[in-house]
Amino acid sequence: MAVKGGFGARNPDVGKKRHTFHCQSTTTSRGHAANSEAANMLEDLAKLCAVRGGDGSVFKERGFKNAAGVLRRLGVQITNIQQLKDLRKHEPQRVRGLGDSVMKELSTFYEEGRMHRLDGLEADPKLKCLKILQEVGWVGAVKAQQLYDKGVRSIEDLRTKGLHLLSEQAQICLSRHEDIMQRMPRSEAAEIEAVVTKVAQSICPGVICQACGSYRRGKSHCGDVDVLIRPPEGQEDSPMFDDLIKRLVETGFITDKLTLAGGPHRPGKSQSFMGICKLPGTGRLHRRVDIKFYPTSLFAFAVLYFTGSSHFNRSMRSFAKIKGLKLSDKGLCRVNTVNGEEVHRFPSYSCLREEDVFTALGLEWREPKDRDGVQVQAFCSKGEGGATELSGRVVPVTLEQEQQHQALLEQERLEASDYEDAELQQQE
DNA sequence: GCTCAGCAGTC
DNA sequence: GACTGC
DNA sequence: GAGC
Ligand SMILES: O=c1ccn([C@H]2C[C@H](O)[C@@H](COP(=O)(O)OP(=O)(O)OP(=O)(O)O)O2)c(=O)[nH]1
Ligand SMILES: [Mg+2]
Repeated sequence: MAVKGGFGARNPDVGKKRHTFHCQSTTTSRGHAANSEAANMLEDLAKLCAVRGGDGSVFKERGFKNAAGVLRRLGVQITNIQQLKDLRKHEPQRVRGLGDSVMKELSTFYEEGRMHRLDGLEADPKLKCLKILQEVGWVGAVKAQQLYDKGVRSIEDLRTKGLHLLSEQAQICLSRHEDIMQRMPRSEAAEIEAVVTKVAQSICPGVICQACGSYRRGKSHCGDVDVLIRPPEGQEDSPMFDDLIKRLVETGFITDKLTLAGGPHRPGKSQSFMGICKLPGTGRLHRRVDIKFYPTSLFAFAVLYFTGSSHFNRSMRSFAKIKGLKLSDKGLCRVNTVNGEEVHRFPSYSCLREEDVFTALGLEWREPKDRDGVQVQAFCSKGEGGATELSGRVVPVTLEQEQQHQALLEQERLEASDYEDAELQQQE
């Protein structure tokens, strides 16, 4: 646990102790919880960078988050900074992402148990306010600062004197704040998916509904429910979405609308609803729900996107980009660019299944559960060792490593062809 | 010094 | 075009 | 913030 206790509720799945493998006790040096204290502090640092906002804050946030993940995945308990310096020298791939700035924080952490940068930020009362305000949906770094400038310091202030300063969406999120800030157990996400499915089926029999996001990645708790819908097998499109939302509102399941995207049904186009729902009966909390509809030919790209994680998506899209492709929730297209700017987009590759998108990109299939930033337990089934070493060969664990790996292969391929394979090239 | 995903709604 | 969200 |  972080030295400072009071900084935010953490995702219960992160840094959670898994007892799947007996070989690892919680206190041994090679346990899954290795370096979790330092990692937690780096994550706090990441969060505070995001809260403070300003230029490049999102990249600083990811920089610290990534560093936390690197440390977690290391598989070895670090007890002093020299160990990391040695790794940087001899096995730099293993600590890729720990740059000068993070190393500086880590050295004071291993020497005195504190990160100076973090201490500074946590001591700032203004940042504490900004953080609380930003926990309300549609209140980001800029809006929070504006509110602060007008004397708003708390959720209560927001309710009593700040309502008129908020967008319609932010007002709704504020009105449900206490409910929707809580993550729900996955069983409840399943119940919500079931309600949407039931109503969807009644409108369009055979329609396929699937909860994606953190639910599909197997998380024990979910921040919201991300329901994806496609037409029945053998059918390309359906106009059911407008009716579905209408019915879910009528039945009282959907209590609030935040945004509707895509407008009324147009053949071949996706539609999406973002809002708040509540299961019937007493003792239920309001929950955030996202419902999306995609025609069948886009569905593979849509599930891939909607399953995430967001980090995984960014990573995969970067990978596509390097290959001259553009990946989105609606397709995978070859693009022509002139110094970074897109000048032509070809029609999308056709992918019927999620697997086909991986194949089209030359990537190995990854189970949804293995699409998180942190993958503590991957490839651990033999009961020993870390996640990266298997039968003497380095197995890529993160997409970044996979990227690096493939870049290397690509480079080798090109170099080889330079010298020998001019003929072979022509055949293709 | 440049890049970091790609898209959509609201204001 | 900036902000916010997925 | 990190990598190139
Ligand atoms: O910046 C983002 C945010 C989300 N997504 C995709 C991946 C993500 O998994 C899905 C659903 O978003 P959500 O915010 O619900 O994330 P989650 O992965 O489901 O986590 P949570 O449990 O917090 O809802 O949309 C992105 O591609 N980019
Ligand atoms: Mg979600």
